[in-house]
Amino acid sequence: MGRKRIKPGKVRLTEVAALAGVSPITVSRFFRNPDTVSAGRRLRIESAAKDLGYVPNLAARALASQRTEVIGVLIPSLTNNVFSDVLRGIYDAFEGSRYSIQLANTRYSLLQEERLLRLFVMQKPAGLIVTGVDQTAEGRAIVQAADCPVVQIMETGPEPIDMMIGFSHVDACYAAISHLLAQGCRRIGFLGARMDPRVQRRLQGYQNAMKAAGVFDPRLIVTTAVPTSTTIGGNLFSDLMLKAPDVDAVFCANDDLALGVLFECQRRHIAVPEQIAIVGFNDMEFMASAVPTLTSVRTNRYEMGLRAATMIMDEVEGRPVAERVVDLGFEVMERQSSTLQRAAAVPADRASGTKW
Amino acid sequence: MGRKRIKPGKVRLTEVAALAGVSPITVSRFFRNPDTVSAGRRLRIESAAKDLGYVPNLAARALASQRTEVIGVLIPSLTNNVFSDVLRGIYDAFEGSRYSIQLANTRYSLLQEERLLRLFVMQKPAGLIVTGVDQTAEGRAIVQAADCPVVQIMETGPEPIDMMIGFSHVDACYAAISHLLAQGCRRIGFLGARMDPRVQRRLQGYQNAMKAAGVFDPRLIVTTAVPTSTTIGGNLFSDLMLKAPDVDAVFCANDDLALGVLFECQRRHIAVPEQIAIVGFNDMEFMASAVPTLTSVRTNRYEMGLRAATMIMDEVEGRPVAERVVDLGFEVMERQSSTLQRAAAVPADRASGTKW
DNA sequence: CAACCGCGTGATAGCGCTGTCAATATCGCT
DNA sequence: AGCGATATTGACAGCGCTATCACGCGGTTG
Repeated sequence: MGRKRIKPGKVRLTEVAALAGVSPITVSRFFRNPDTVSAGRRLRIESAAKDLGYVPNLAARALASQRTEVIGVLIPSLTNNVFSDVLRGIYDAFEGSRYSIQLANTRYSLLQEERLLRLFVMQKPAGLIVTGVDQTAEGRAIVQAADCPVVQIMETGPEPIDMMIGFSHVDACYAAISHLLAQGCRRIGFLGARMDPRVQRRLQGYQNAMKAAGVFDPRLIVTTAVPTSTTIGGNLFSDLMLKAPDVDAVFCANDDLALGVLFECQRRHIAVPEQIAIVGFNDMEFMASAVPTLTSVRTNRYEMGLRAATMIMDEVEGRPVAERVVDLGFEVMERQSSTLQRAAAVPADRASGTKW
Repeated sequence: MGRKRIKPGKVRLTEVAALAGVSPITVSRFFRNPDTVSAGRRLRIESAAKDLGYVPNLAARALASQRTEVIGVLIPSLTNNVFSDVLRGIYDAFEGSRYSIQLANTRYSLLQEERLLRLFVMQKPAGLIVTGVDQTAEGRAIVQAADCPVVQIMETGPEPIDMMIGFSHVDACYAAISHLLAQGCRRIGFLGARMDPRVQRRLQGYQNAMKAAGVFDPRLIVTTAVPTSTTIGGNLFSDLMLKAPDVDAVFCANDDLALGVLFECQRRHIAVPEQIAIVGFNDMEFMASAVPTLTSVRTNRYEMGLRAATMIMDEVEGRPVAERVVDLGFEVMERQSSTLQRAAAVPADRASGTKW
């Protein structure tokens, strides 16, 4: 026959109900929505629960109600601090709500992502936040099966799974390169690490801008599959100097690389921006305090996380979400590292700090 | 009476069992431990599950088995990239295992920590990883009630809740200051931000070392409750220069501050290390590539996360954990920013890169 | 004054899975 | 062949909670 009898010390809804002199279902209602219970019983239940040290069993709740209050979040890297800002936004938004977050790390692998999505779906999450737009067909199918609100973050693109919030990496990089061109730079190098889909799209933006200006040269592109770091930034710059000693500017696909380039320039006694201009991407906090201050493309990562989370909650709780695809834009933060005295050969139609 | 009849499309263990021609419990066994099922049935079940698109229901599993495979992780900040290394270790260790991680953010608030612990306990986690040793009595009680392995990380201290892995922040800072003293520095400033418990202990180590050398001066200490950042590093250094213009070295409670100090020195044309030596804490990646390279105290954060996770798994799976309290030590990475030509007045008994 | 509504409450019947123990099949060995 | 030991399988009874429907009650409506 069945299992061992009930442990004596265990406190269930039933025990609380008995002590409070109400039915278990009323206690259940009290915990989910206190307002639906009359004031008198509310007090009795409250004190009974406290006396017994009652702790709701989430598994039982999830099984009976066929849903959970877990939000699954999938990001490709924990090391890349770009994501920590997004996460902060997400965590801040869910702060104090009844939802809890389950964070998983795809390591930039689509297969890993599939595996994790499958795992999430088993938990019947209330919502899902995934990074990027490059899910496999299988991955999309799994998400669809979850039958819950989904937000894709970090970039915008066609065919959202459900909702989407981000910006165009192609346009953002195009704008950064345009700024350098406007400063009179012509031999603009591109440094990229990891080369994940979003960095690829930045490279695309670079190519578009360089070709449009008629100054594209593949030798100016130096990339590596290795994850980004300050050291790698210095190394890539050294490689670039070998391939194209005449560079007058460097666009770095992210800020760590830019900092590495700055250090390498200091090491080589190359004047920034006089001899070489530097532009980064993401506008990390340190960019504005470096010497010289470093130009970067600001992306609204915190807001992205915050709004993604809000979109999920609105959708779950039945509030209509007006904008299901949000482009947060970006801003080229022009600083000393790319501000040149020399006459701009390209019209400087993109003024300082232009919002796109 | 009860609820609506079963949805027709739903795939449960029972459906898979029927199609495979076995009993539900056998299917259950197959999913938890395929080896306990004979090869013939294994194949039949596998194909049946695939045909039906069966997805196990984790809530039901958790309810029936009275446990989950969720590991709760509590960290105080998502922005402070000290934790991203620890997290990477944790995620790497659980990678491919059956456990999944639930990460929560206490924001350096003990009350918040309590709330989150309470939330975790409702899920009956398989294990818990918490940051620091300063839980409230209430918090400790909640954790104890969870009745699962617990590892405290980031520092060592007396009275572990269960297991513990970290290092002594007092000793680590003491060693860093000793290094500066050995270089002949006497007016050593202390810069600290956020001032969480671990930074407080670093300050303690600083005071111990300075007093032991007879050179303690409270005017050399500049701190703020604001979270750490490069900009704050510059600001704190400026404050320090006002309070004590004769400083010959700065110890920064973390590396962001140190970078900010370096930039501020560049701005003020103060030679590092000739006029002022700089030492940071944590040994972030960029410290070794700065110009000059920056001395820091390396802490083994990745290993800490990895081993904390391993300890949890060992404990859960019944493998005895030999070392329940692990001191990972630290290493003073002596670099250009604190290496002085001038004669050392204090015996340099702590050679370069000494492991403690 | 009957019909109707909405609120607060309760009884019932599962949600989908697994722990426990029993039953059966298989095997090695004397 | 006979025996116990071992592997494999199954029956049963919940795990603790909530969806659903039913009911009683006071007040509103035509």
